[in-house]
Amino acid sequence: MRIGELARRTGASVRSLRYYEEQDLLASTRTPSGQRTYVESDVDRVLFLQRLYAAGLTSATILELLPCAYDPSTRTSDAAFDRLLQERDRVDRQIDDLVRTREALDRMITTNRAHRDSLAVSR
Amino acid sequence: MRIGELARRTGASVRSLRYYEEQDLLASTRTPSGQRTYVESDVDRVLFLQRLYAAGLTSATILELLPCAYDPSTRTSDAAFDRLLQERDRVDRQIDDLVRTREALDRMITTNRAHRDSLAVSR
DNA sequence: CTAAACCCTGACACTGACGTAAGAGGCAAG
DNA sequence: CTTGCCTCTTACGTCAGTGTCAGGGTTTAG
Repeated sequence: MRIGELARRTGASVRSLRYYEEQDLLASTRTPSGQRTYVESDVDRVLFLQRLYAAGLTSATILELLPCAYDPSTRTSDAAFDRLLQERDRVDRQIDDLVRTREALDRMITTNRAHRDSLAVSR
Repeated sequence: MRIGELARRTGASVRSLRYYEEQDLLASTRTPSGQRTYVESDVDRVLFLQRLYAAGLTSATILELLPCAYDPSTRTSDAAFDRLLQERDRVDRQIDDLVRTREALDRMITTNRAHRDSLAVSR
């Protein structure tokens, strides 16, 4: 599959896919004329990359822990594994933080709705 | 209280506090010589701003829904309230997404730990 | 053969919340 | 008074992922 199809199937832009390759996060084979070619499993790989990007990981961090995702059978380096644990904890804290933020927003919504309702009645 | 103390008490940088003011998110009174002065409640306000920034809101968005936070007694505009609902939903989706990411990371951790343990035994 | 749609590299633009540095003034303590 | 620390404004720098444009080949359908 060529880059355009991979883009359509993952929702990533063509630009992003080339960027991922530049960051060594996504490999492609080239046709004789130089066009990138991808295999089926690259769809999942890109979706995985997007998931990590969305969670706030940087290219460098993703690169570091990729061996844990795609080569767990050989013993991955301690550094990679440490990074993995570390990022899991970061995501964990981020979730806690967001939950508290959601609670704060919910309280605001409740308060405002109360005021809006009471004013609606009085008009 | 002057800007340095507010910074220390909130964990925000002095630069950030000036930036918040520039974005109309934080007000200050000035001494005759032009130095910013803050009141106690500004500590909470800054903490609240930081919370929203951490949740991925932009300055413009925060500005839009601030009336809901600090002036719920008067009927806040529909636009502000809509924004509030919208951002709550966004945070909600973000949490769901992060939870799935955490699950993925947890699976990776489990898989890798298994491999690491088995190799540790065989050495 | 040709048009349309696709792909290539290279490079600059952008966004947004800050960092940071320069040059200058303000303020409390010794 | 002065030393040291705080604060002021102005303004340019940064980072990271991505948009976008230019100029040029490639592939495919008709």
